[in-house]
Amino acid sequence: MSSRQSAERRVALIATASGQHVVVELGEDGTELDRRTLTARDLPEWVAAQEQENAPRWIIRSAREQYPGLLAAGVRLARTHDLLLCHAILRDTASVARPLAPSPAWIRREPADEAPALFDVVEQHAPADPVAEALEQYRAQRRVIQDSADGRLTLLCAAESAGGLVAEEMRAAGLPWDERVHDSILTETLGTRPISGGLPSRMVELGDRVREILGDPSLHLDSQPKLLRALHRVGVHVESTGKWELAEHDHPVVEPLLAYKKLSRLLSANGWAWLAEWVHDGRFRPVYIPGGVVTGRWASAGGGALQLPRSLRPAVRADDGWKLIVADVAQLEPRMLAAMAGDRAMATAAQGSDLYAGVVDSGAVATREEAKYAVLGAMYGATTGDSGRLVPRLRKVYPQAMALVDEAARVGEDGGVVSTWLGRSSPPPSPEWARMQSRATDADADPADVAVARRRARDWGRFTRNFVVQGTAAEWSLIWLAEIRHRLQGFPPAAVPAAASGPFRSMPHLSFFLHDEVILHVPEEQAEAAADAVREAAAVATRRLFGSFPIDVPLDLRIAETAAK
DNA sequence: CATGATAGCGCG
DNA sequence: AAAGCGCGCTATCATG
Repeated sequence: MSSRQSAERRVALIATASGQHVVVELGEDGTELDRRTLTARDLPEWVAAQEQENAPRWIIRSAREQYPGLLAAGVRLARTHDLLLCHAILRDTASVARPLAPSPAWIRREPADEAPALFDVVEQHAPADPVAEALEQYRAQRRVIQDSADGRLTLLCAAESAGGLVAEEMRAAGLPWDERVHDSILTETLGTRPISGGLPSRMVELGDRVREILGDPSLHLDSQPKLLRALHRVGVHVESTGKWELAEHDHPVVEPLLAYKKLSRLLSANGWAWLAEWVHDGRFRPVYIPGGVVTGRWASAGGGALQLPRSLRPAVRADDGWKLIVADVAQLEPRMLAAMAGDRAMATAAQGSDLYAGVVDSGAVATREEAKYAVLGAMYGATTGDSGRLVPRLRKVYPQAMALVDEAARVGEDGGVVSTWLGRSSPPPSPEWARMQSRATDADADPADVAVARRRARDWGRFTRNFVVQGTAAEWSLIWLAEIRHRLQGFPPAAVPAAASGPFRSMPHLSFFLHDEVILHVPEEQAEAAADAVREAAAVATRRLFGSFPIDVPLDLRIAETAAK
């Protein structure tokens, strides 16, 4: 995993104070070599010139705050060290003896609602000397990174910082979205759009049918308590109105009610109101929040970017003269587990595009469905049901992989901290959790309290069990993204009709990211080359994490007009 | 009228 | 076919 540490790259810090930008050039050892002050107007041009000349690694407070302005001015950064993102990693990491001292000034403000203004000064925290404070924080982070002898934190911080850049670039570029296709999907599914207020026609019909069967013409179907009572009145004795429980009942109301709920969900989550609010100039522009999930996965804010229903994917459509490259990894997490554990038997099962088929071939289980439930159960900590029943069979065939997740669960149950492959660590359990556990060990503890404490301990163990796998998968994806971006930056501008909008009107670019899937928007003539870049990037991500360990991470990749399967 | 908790469902 | 991980968002409803 160590391999590529870039040779003798310059490092320069950009700090912002009262509308002015101070750029400090640093030596290899972090000492100051040079300093200059630039106005907001001059900064982009100067930065662009530096990128041309020697492309330093820019130390910035945060891509989220500083990059949109540069992008708007047409300037891209090749490499950064993002102090806010790395602070979160280095503060919590258990992979060095002395992690970074936490500092309130370097904790990202969570609410993502307001887009950062162009070169806005962060008012919330106004240090006396922002330059000195940033330098001090950078040096502190550097010391922690260097304490990790094997280079894992170096790689993680570089990848996380690159993710910060990708997130802003994807927001600026947007996901190409065909409003007419979206509208026609809505009309076909929901029925004709209401002229003013009210529900679309199919929902009205379904709602009327449900109310008729339930014998209550004025029933408000969106009220869970009222719907529950109405169901009970006609003999459907469910405890909830969830679709799984409803589906178990054989009653004429079930079919139209489930259909109504499905449509209702589409209308409220991604209906015409969503379209009007979130899609402009043919682009959907969500806010991505790198590292927004404890495991290192990205979160998003606004528009529900990570929950776009599959039914709307046909609306994701390349501009004229452009193509989409849609690529994802099948079963990324169990592949990561096999490699982390060095489990050769599981790696053998992971050869090729279907890991579950490989598990069946190993003889552990009989069918692909069983393999799927067993593997998911192993990573999530299932103990009951069909999934829980199958897990012990995996323990026989893949003892190393299972030992890794079982140990992560044990550590969590004991209140300990676990880490991903590159050293992102799980949060410690809450003080309440710890108090509950210690009370449960008292000699005169109430048996009921002991039982609750045991359950909470197992809950936390399932979290830490999954943390190591989900978090390492997030690291693979982050390196994949960074490597894709790196390769695309080397592409020449293409002679195509300019893309409809965004700062990358003649350049192939990343357009969407969802845990283990990417969508690129690329000039048609560059589609094959960009697809190769995506494949190479995946191979590099695997090698950088696991060296020569033989683990397949195959991509399902296609070049297409739309993102629909 | 605003805020917070809960149910439910979409995604991986 | 199942119920075990991580999220964001909407609507409803109780509470301040």
